[in-house]
Amino acid sequence: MAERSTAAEEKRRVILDAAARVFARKGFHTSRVGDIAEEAGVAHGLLYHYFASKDEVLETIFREHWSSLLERIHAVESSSGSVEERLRGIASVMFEGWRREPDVVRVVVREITRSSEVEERVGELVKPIGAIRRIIERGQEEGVFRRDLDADMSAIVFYGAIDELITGWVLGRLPGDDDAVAAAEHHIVAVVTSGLAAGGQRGKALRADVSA
Amino acid sequence: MAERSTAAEEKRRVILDAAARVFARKGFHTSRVGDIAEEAGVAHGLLYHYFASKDEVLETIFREHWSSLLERIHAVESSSGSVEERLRGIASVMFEGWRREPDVVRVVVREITRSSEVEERVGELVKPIGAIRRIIERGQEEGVFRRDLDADMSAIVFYGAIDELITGWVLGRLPGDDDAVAAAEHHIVAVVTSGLAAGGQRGKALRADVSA
Amino acid sequence: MAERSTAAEEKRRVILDAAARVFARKGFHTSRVGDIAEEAGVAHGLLYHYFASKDEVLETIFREHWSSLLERIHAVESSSGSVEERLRGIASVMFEGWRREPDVVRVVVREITRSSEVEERVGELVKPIGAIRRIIERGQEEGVFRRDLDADMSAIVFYGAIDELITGWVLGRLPGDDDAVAAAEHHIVAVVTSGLAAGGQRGKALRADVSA
Amino acid sequence: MAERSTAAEEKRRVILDAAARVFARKGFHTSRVGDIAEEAGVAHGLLYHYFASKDEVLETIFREHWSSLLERIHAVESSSGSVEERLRGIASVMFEGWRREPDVVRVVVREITRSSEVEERVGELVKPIGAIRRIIERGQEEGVFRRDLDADMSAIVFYGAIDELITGWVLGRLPGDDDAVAAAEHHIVAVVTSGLAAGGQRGKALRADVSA
DNA sequence: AATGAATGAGTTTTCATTCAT
DNA sequence: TATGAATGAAAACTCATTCAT
Repeated sequence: MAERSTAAEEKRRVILDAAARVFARKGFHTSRVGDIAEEAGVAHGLLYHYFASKDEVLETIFREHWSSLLERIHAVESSSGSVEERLRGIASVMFEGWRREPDVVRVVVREITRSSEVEERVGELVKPIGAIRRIIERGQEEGVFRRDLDADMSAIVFYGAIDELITGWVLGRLPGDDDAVAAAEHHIVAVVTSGLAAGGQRGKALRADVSA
Repeated sequence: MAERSTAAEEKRRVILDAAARVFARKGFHTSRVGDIAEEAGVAHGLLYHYFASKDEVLETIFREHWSSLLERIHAVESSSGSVEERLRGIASVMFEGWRREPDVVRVVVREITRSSEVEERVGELVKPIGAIRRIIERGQEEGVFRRDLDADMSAIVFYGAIDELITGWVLGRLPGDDDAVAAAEHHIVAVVTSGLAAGGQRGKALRADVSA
Repeated sequence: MAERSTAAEEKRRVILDAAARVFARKGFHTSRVGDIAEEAGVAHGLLYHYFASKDEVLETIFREHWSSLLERIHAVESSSGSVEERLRGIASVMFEGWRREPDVVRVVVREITRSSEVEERVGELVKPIGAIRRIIERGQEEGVFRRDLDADMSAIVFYGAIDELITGWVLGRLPGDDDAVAAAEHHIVAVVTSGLAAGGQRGKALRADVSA
Repeated sequence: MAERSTAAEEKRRVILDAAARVFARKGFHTSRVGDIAEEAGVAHGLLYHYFASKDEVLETIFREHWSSLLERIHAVESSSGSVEERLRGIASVMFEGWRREPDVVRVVVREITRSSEVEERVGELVKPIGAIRRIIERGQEEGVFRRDLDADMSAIVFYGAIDELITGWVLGRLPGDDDAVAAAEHHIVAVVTSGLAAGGQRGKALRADVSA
């Protein structure tokens, strides 16, 4: 019976993965249930044994990815590193999702605002941004980050940068190999913390000098 | 006859504006042609007098907005201000689009990857990012911006931040009033140029110190 | 006022001729009212000043051609030539229609069974066949034609041969130039009266010999 | 599984037969997909399970009928009978189609020029006429048929006569019962081979006289 | 579990016809 | 007369979902 349920679980996974690939390729609305079934190598009727509807398939992909993402984000948030390390950790978590399950990320990125009810998802989106905001606020409290800038808006900037990089990879506009992802991780934190200004670069050095 | 053609132009506009509102409200795929017609107060058949298809309506909205946006972006790019002023100008142009035609921006932001063939649009997306990249490169040449960071990636970060702010307004997650928009404009340039680091804020001062 | 009405008549003709060309090219159902108007160089609304409907246009083309055709067929029927000459006359009348107004003939041939009510037209079709039948019956009475064959069926054979030849020209399967048409005229009468049998050819010669 | 596929085949047939009846009754353009479905006793969506479009249904009817017709025509062509017998065989094959599947023949006859691209069909029409032409040419070579008449044109006359008789039955202008069809078969060959001329009837006798 | 035939609501699109100008 | 914008009925086609096997 456990074996049974495992076999069923596997078939469910097969359909889910197939759906992620198809949605990633054609978008949710343009994908037909038959496309998913074909990609999964099953009859389209079978999909309704495992899911109530096409919508539920998207919801499931979204939920599974999103919850594990949030978990890892919260782990980073409550880790003991410096605020800078923690920001890098957030980017790392999100980029890692991309490297491991590019199709799923592609779908989540592209369909986030469309997956049935926008409002529900908006609440969800707030979560990673909230984590980023809290890290930044902590940084401000610690005196590491400037206090004249709104933490929420800064969090949006950081998250937006991550999102755009992933979108770049998703759309194939940007090379998304491991090296590029690692570079992006470094880059995004560097820009957001120290800024582009030539002085910002020196900022670190100066502090380093001081510590020396 | 000129009167006639003007009246026709106006009706075309009425339909286009109605479509923008409807698409903004329900998304492209969920909007029916009849919804657009109803919103415009015309029979649905009339839509086909002015446009070849529902798709063409979206394309038209997209094209009209995008081309005027690009024009203004290029004007900023070739203006005489400092690189920092020009970056602020880019953000200003994009935010202004939001304030003036929120529905259109909403549609463009949400449906960009759907507006027909992703590939074509990707090429389009490169354009504003390219303008930003060139401004940053100029900044690097002038010694105002650090040279150890890739200009292209930095441009993506900047553009992504803008995009996420607009998305925040679009989805109602963020207050989008005039003050908030003005603050965002200041904010985004501050973060990207000087960074969040407490030292970054004093970037200019530091340089002044050094030169002293 | 007469001038007015003449100008109106001309415009009506222009539309009718345009319609014949368009119907001939694309078939009745596949032709749009706009196609006819475009071909005629007028706005499509004008068509409704001269005709009640698209159907009426076809009816008019049909009626005009058909009535003049029937007139000429009846003239041939009541002429004083031999039965053979009269059969040739019938073929000549129909082929002449083709040479003079190929578009109209094409339409009549292709749409005859479809022009609104089939039943009405069937009655019409009987007319030329009836004329042919009467000529053949006369031939049988005169002893020129064999009596063991049903006159009505023979008339159908003769008419069908004419129809198929015109169809061949209409569909471009057969050269339809003046020489070909003249040859066809000779041919069809030869086959139907004397037959293909080698003896049939001699039949004429024999009779000729006898009369000599 | 074989049972399944057979059931599917049968349903396909049901739809095809229903379509033939509907097209025969109302014509292709005037028939709605819903009419076919209703006639077949299925939901209209099912039609698209078996055929790509309404057009494809017509194409299929046409192709199925036409290919079996051509097969039988070619069998007659290469049979060992006299040329006269073979001409009678051709007529017989075509008339038999009418007796067995009047609806299908009705559709093929009425919609032949519409079944998609005229050009393609013209090529098809040439085939039976070509077979007839070859039989006539053989007759000319054998000295059974006169050589002063063009074989191709004679074939058109013969085919046109057949076509018109079928059309007469299709349109209900002519009784189409078994006896009438048998009579027509005899009739058409008699006219085309021996002609209507009173002398033609004696063609054989005349030749006998001469040889005597 | 699995299949795929069957359903039918829903959508886009077409186009003959009307009508204000 | 003439135009072409405006209408809306009608039709083809799609596809998520159901269900008999």
